[in-house]
Amino acid sequence: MGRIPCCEKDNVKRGQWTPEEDNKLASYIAQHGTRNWRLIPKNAGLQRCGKSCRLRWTNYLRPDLKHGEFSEAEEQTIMRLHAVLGNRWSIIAAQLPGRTDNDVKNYWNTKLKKKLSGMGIDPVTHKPFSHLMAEIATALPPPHVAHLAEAALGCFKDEMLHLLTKKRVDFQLHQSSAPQGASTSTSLTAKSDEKEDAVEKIRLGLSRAILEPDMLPPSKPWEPMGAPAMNFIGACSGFPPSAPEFQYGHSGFGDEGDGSPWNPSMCAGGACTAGNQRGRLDGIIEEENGEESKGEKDSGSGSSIFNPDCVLWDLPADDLMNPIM
DNA sequence: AACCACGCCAACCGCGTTTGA
DNA sequence: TTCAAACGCGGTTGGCGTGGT
Repeated sequence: MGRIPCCEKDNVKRGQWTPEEDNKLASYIAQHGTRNWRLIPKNAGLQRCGKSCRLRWTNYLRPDLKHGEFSEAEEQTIMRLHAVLGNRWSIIAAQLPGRTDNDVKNYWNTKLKKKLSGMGIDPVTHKPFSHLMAEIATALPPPHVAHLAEAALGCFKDEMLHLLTKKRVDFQLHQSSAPQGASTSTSLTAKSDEKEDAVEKIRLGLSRAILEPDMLPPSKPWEPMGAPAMNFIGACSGFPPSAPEFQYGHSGFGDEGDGSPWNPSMCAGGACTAGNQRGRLDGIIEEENGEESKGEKDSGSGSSIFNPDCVLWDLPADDLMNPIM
């Protein structure tokens, strides 16, 4: 049984809303509320689908919406909640007054995902790429492990090359005190060398992660609490930080410590007790943590891997964390 | 000046869930 | 209890603006 459309598609206007339409919708809702979205366009004199009206109202016209840039605190909140909740945008948005799920989703997809990738962190699991590879490696039988580095390179190569070489090399070359009149071909050669170098570093790092699984730390290195752990690829001295107040987005992340109310301890380990989290959040986080404790399923748990002394793929974390967007 | 590539974001689409007759 | 209608959510798309060549 097919689902019937929510409205007559032939008779409805689509695409961008005009200010006149916005006015009609807003004034109608101000008078009558949002009881029945199917009737609203008819009664308001709009040739729009009720669903389209609802979206326009909830994502744009609602008077309590914020329309400006996301603040540092909001950004931190999104990243930390995403580490716990995944793509549950409506729940994440509910913790950010004035932001819609669409706002949060767009912000995540266009900004935050890239930031994390640029730091060598998988935006899905919130783990370092290198650690993910090592986890996979330890789970595979030896004959398959041998090919993992190549496969991983295939997966991550494009993005990592983009992040590690193109933008950064461009930046560095512009910043460098290259002698006046350095030829374009010199620049290109430098770029090419850097790229090859980065590929080789990634290759080495992954190979080591695979060949030396015993270097894996006994506990999750990204958890704020726990024994100091060596990064299995490179030195990670002084990690994790002794104090739990570190921020998700370290200094290289573009923040200077904004005093976000969210504290990693809220979602570290099995206890996520954020007192200021509202609505469905508490239950959901408990649910997530329960699943994690049962099946060792990773739910992010704070993603506290941002130590400038950490080295991913033999690249200093400082490099990875430099703003590149 | 023209073209192209890319990023951003508003809007759409389809599916799962909830509601109410 | 069942089922159609409405609602809500997350993924995807398309258009616009901007910067680079």
